[in-house]
Amino acid sequence: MIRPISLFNTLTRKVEPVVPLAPGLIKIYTCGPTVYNFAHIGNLRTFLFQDLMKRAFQAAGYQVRHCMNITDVEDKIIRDSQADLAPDATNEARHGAMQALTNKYTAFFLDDLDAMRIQKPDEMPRATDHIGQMKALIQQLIEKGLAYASEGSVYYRLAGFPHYGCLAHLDREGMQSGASVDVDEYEKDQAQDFVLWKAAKAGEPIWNSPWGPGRPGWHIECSAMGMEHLGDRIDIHTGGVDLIFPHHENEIAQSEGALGHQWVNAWVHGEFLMVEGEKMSKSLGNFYTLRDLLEKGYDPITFRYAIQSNHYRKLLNFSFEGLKAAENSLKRIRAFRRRMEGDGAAQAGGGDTWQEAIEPSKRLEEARAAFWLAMADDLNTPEALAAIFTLISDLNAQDDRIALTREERDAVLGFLDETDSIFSAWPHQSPEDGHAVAPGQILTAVLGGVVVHTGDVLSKDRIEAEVRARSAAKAEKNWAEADRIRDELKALGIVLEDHKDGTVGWHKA
RNA sequence: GGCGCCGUAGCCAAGUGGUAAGGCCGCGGACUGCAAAUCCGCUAUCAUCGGUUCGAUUCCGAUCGGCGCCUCCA
Repeated sequence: MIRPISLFNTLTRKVEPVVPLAPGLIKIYTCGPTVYNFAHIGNLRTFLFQDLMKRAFQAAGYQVRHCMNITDVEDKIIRDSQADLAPDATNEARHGAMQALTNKYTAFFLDDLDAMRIQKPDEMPRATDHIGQMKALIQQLIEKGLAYASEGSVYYRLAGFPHYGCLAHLDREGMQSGASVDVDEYEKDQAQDFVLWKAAKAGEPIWNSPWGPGRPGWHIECSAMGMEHLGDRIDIHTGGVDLIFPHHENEIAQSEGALGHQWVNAWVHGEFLMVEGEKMSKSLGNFYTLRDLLEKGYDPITFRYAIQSNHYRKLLNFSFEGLKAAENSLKRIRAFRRRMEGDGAAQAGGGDTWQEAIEPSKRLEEARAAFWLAMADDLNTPEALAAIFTLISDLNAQDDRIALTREERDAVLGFLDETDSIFSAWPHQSPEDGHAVAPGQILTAVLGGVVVHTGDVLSKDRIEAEVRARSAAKAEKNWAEADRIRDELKALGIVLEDHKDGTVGWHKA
């Protein structure tokens, strides 16, 4: 079964059904990171949105082919990687220095993706591995009269592409008045013509080309890699809203100029993250990285949830209160999951006010329908999550009165798995893989060897021995000792729950 | 100058032309040795002012306030 999904297409400015070019297969291209520094949480928001979208298609029954490029040659990369080199350094040395920098930050970026459980794209092409394709594409554009060489650089001839502006909905007049176009670049035919190939400058790594030594312009990279890996027509191209103009506009000009037909069906853009009401940017220096959040004791999955519980097209003001709220919301979902994994006898609450009985299986199907209705409507995650929370409230109440059957519990768990395949924040956790480790250990693992906190490793046996000791103390009404043990475990990240039937449950905080 | 977005309870946040989902926090109660979890109950008139309408938070206009793009940027 394949569920239809609609998305807001920047091209048409409407929410419209995504009709795959090939039945059941969605091809997605994503503008990836420029690897010259750690990604900040604003960057991460965009990658989380893309992961959510991709997982939603997968959960809806589609196959997804996802390509995300790594931009590893670009102005800032060159600036940061070449600073320590002698003026007469060889081209090999310059390339080597650039690669050392980009390899380092690519590795950190991949760590971030792992920590947030962002699925690795099927392909992650590097720009420097596609210089040949870029040159070929530029050559094609020159042959079609859409580009021209000038003083060792090559520029796109905007006058030759009347559709320019269709994505950003900018017209020529609008762009001209008030826009700060660099009019000093006299070697261009038109001030707005953008560069495809940049002539070599002193102190920069270079490649040879038919137009002289130089390096590719930023925009051509994505066109070349996207066409190379996903072909002449792709379903969805994503990025942050800031890329709409000029980057994506230029991609359209390049790719469609060369192809002679539409390249991308739907352009889907994620909104920005703000911090304290201000736009976050590297130049303003007000940015947090995932590591900053870890140091403050937050799990990357909490961040994931905080981002994904907001709609991707709404400006989101990041705050630590918000993260805290996300953490607490997740606790509720995870507690419900544990409850459904149990048999129902242990955790019934004390409420005895009888309400109208509900049919769990019927409620479950209502929740599933509501969840998918919301997701299919431009990934309305707040509403989709509301469907889950409503189900949780209803079934908790029901389970307090008449325990759900094993079959009903399993059906609910199936729904939790289904939704978790998208949100990836409330998976089944067995004591062996998640619980028996103090928080510090988890952080250490997440950081890929960079120690932020240290913590004791608690084995499952050790925890259960402590729990038995506490139960013994309780039996003797030695409350002080019982509480001491409970507090001690809590300090190590293990939370105990006394059940009604006398058993004791425990889980990671 | 051009294009566009947003303003819903203490905080976050859906939504609809017919009197407001959900989450967090808080309060009262139940359950509990105490907690934790859970349950029951409580907490908004949707920026302001006009207009259209039998009826608007939802449509239109204006105003105020916040923001984005037009330049490298997720």
